[in-house]
Amino acid sequence: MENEELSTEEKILKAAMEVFLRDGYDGSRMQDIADVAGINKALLHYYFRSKDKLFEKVFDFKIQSFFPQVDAALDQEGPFIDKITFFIEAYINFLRKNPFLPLFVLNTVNNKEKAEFIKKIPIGIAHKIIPQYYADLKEGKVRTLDPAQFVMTVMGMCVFPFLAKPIFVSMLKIEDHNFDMIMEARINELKTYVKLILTP
Amino acid sequence: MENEELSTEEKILKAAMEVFLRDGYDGSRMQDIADVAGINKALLHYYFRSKDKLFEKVFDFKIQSFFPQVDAALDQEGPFIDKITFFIEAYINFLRKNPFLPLFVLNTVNNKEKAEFIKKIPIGIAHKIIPQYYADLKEGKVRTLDPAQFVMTVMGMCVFPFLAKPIFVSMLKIEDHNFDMIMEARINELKTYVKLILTP
DNA sequence: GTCTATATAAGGATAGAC
DNA sequence: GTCTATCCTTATATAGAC
Repeated sequence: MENEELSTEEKILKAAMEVFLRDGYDGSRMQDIADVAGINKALLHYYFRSKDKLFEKVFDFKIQSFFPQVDAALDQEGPFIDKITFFIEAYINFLRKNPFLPLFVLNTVNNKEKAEFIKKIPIGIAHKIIPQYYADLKEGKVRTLDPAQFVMTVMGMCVFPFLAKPIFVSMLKIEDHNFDMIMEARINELKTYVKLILTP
Repeated sequence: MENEELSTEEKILKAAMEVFLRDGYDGSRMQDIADVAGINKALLHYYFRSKDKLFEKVFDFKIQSFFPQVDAALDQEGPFIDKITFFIEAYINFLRKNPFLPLFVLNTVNNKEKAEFIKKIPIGIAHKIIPQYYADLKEGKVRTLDPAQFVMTVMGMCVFPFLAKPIFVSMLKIEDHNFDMIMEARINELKTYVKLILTP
C-alpha cells in the first residue's frame, strides 16, 4: 500500500481496477472505489466525470495489458505447434498474475450496455494463427482439423480454470493457495495435449 | 408468449430466469422482471418477498436442470473414453439450449455476496470420473495424465465458446445464427481431441 | 485540488384500496 | 390476488467552501 508516491489520479485508477475487476461494473460502488483509493467520492467525479467514464478507462488499460502481451507470443517465426505451445505458456502465466481479468472481460462484452466494447479488443489470434496452420498442413506437419475450433479449444483450456476457480477448488477439495501451483503445472500438461492433437 | 396458461407465480419465475440470466443479479431490476412477466412490481414481493429470495429460487431451479442432467452422462457403465465422449455430447447439446447459463453460474460463485451458493452445486464429475480413469489406466486403456487437469480441460473446451461467444463471433467474422451450427459441429471435433489425448 | 454537504434519481420494499 | 401510490434507502452526481 505504498500509495504515497502515486498521484491522486493514479490512486483512483488503481483502486477502480481493483474494485471493478472484483465486483463487476454493476456490483461496484463509487464509494468503494473512493475508500480503496483513500480519498473521497467527489474527487472521483472531479477526475473522471462519471462512473461510466472511469470504467471505460479501466477497461482500456486492462485490455492494453492483456491481448497485446499474449498475442505477441504468436508473432515470432516458427512452426504452428511451437507458436501454440508458446502461446499457452504466455497466456497461463499472464492469467496467474491477473486471475480476475477473464470474467471481467467476458461480463463486459456480454453486457448489453457495454457490448460495443468488443471493438476495443484487438483479436489478432485468428489472423495470425490460421494461415500458419494451413501452411504447416501442406507440409504434413499438422493433423487435419478445423483451426477455428482448435483456437476456441486452446483458449478455453487456458482460461476456464480461472473463471471456474471456486468450483474447482470446491470440486477437487484443494486449498486456495494450491491453485496457483496447479496452474503452473497446467502449462506442461496443456502443451502435451496440443501436441497429441496436432501431431499427424 | 403463451403465458396465458401459466399461473402468476410461474410467470414471475419464467420472467426472472430470463432477466437474471441475461443481466446478472446486480444488473437486474425488479421492474424489468415485472415488465417481462406482464404484472406489476408489488406482486413480485407478494410471491417472493425480496430480490434475493427470487434470485435464489431461480438459481436453484437452473442448477437442478443443469448439473444432474449432464452428470447423468457419466453414470452409465463403460470405458473412460466413452464416458467422456458421451459427456461432451450431453454437455454441448445442453449449452446450445442454455447459452447464458455458464456466465450466470460463474458470476454467482465468484460474487462475494453469493459465494456460499457454491454449496448448491452438485459436483459429481470428479468423483464419478477419476476412479474410472485409474481403473482404465491399470488396464492400459488410457494414457498417463493428471485426471484433474483433464477434467478442467474437457469442461473448458465445452463451455468456453458459449462464455466468449461475442468475442468469437467478432473474431471469426461469423453470423450470429451460424454459431449454433459451429457448436453442433464442435461435438465431433472435441470427441476427436479427447480420443487423441487419451489413447495410449 | 480536496473536502463537506446536498441535490436528484433509481430501485427495493410496503401500505392500503379494491 | 392484484393494483396504485408511496416510503425509504442507496448511489450517482454536483455545489460551494476552503
